[in-house]
Amino acid sequence: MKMSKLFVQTLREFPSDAEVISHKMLGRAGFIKKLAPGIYTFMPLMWKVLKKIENIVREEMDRAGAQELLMPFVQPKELWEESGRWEVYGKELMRLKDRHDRDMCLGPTHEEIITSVARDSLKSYKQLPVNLYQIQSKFRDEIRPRYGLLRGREFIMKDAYSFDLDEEGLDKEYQNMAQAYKRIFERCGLETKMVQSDSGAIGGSVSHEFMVITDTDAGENDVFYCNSCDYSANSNHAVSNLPDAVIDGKNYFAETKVLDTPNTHSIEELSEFLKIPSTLILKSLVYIIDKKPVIALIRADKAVEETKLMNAIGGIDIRIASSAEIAELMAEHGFDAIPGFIGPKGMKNVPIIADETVKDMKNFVVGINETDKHLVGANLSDLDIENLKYADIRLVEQGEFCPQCGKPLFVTKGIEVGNIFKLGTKYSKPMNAVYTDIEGKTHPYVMGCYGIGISRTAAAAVEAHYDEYGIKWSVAIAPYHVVIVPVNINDNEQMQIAENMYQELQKAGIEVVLDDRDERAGVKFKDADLIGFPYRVTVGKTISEGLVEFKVRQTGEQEKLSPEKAVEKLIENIKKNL
RNA sequence: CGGGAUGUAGCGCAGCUUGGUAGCGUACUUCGCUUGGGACGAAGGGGUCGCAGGUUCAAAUCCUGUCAUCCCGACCA
Repeated sequence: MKMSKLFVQTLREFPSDAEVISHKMLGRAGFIKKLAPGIYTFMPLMWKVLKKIENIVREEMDRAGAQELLMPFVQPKELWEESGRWEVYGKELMRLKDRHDRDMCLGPTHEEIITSVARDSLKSYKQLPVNLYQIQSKFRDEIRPRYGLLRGREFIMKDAYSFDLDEEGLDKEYQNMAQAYKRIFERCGLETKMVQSDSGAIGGSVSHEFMVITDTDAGENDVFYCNSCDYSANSNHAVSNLPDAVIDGKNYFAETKVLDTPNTHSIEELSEFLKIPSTLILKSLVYIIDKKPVIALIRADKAVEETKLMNAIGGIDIRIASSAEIAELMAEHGFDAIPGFIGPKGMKNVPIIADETVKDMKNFVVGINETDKHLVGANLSDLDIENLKYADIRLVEQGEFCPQCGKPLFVTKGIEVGNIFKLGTKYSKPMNAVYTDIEGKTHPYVMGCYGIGISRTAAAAVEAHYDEYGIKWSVAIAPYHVVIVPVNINDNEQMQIAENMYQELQKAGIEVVLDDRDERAGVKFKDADLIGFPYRVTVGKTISEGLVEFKVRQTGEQEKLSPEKAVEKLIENIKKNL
């Protein structure tokens, strides 16, 4: 490709609406163009990158025994009603109506469709197991799209679905996919961590996420990991052992009684007022889960992990209650306490979820729904709560200990580029997707699903590999492998040599760009660095000695070689890294 | 949903306080000159100033409404 013909426009400045590195770089280097929030045109350079990632994914999925197909973007409401998700999926589902006023949606994921395809065709145990996948655009109307390609409303995804006879088959396929994913991300030049995670709206039991570890803001997830063993988990799923703490208040409170605690609106104020550690306070938080209030109880020095709390109730939407909603809840129970003095006592019309660690607390301090008062030296049995349930709803924090080996846990940011779920019969059962076994009995398929964000992977690669001058693509996913820069296109010798190398490399199957623009060398170098070609060959002043300059973008290393040697070396290096 | 900010040329911005029909940088076109890290000079093309009302002789500028975009937050009691 001649640079003069390449459809790309690099910018002098970063786009003003970009926050994270990948968004800034991809925008400035002319890879993407925004049409609407979270919706982008993939310009030719970007599209080349995406196709390369797709092909790596294809090769590895095929190698793992999966088969590619393509399902529709537009899906009818009926299938989503069968699975029960038409109501459940909420506003994130992009809905539309056809000319007959029938409800449709743009696919955010394809469990319903694939299950419907499978139940029509997979009738016999002889046909299983099967793993089917596709690569296409997905649509999710995110609350707040941001970070460029990292959280878009329209994005490219690979989704695969496996159908097995039983749990054992699923386990095997799950491992098979985990291995395939490792190879895929390695080939893309990305270091990933496979972490345990919550299975979220898609449902199911076991799931893992593949995280690209990054120190930038783009890492939206907290990942907890142990350096001494292989434990690692997303914050919505992580568990930990707590360090020792005072959780029995017997040395502070001789008896159970109501104390005046004026103006102690926060945990800090309360622990200061009573001169006790916050580990002796039971904190009561009001959440609204699927529009209904829920009270969460947790040791006051710890925080609630909202996804865990939501799952404990089986909800799909959670937020903390507003002060108006708390007032309403109080009034309904005949109290008028303000936040800071709320407690579980007497709250009969609302589910109460206590964190597991609350079981160990004794003689603690708790709000009793009277402003400026707390009950001290209390135990849960004193509070007479009928609607109480225990669950792990605690947010793990740095400084706590590994649940497997007891060593300290660490936290880091990660970008989720892939995930794998064991779905079990979550979809096959309600959608009556069954096979007939050898004895003529029917069983629902045991399913798994496996996703990779193709466009997000590309953005994560930029987050992982860049410098102040631009992107540093790894060879396997770079839009082109090498750029040849003749410093002065009016110099016949330079142009002749550059042109020859260009031809030679193309013959060898190398993807090469010849920067034939009548620009000063500085402009060409800046663009080459910004776009991030893995290799650059400069044909310039050293040509008098019969040499060209060979430079590696990722490492910065450079050397002078004859044009023939340079071509040879490029072919060798590039083939090795594909 | 709540709060804040911003909408002026492809991109980045000024002008608005104090109304007089639009400007800078970059990008684009042409010419000259230059050619190893975003040169220089000259001449050009490109904008119903987000949209709709209103005030006024006159509105990018003032008023009202509306739409859009970006950021933060969504209450840890």
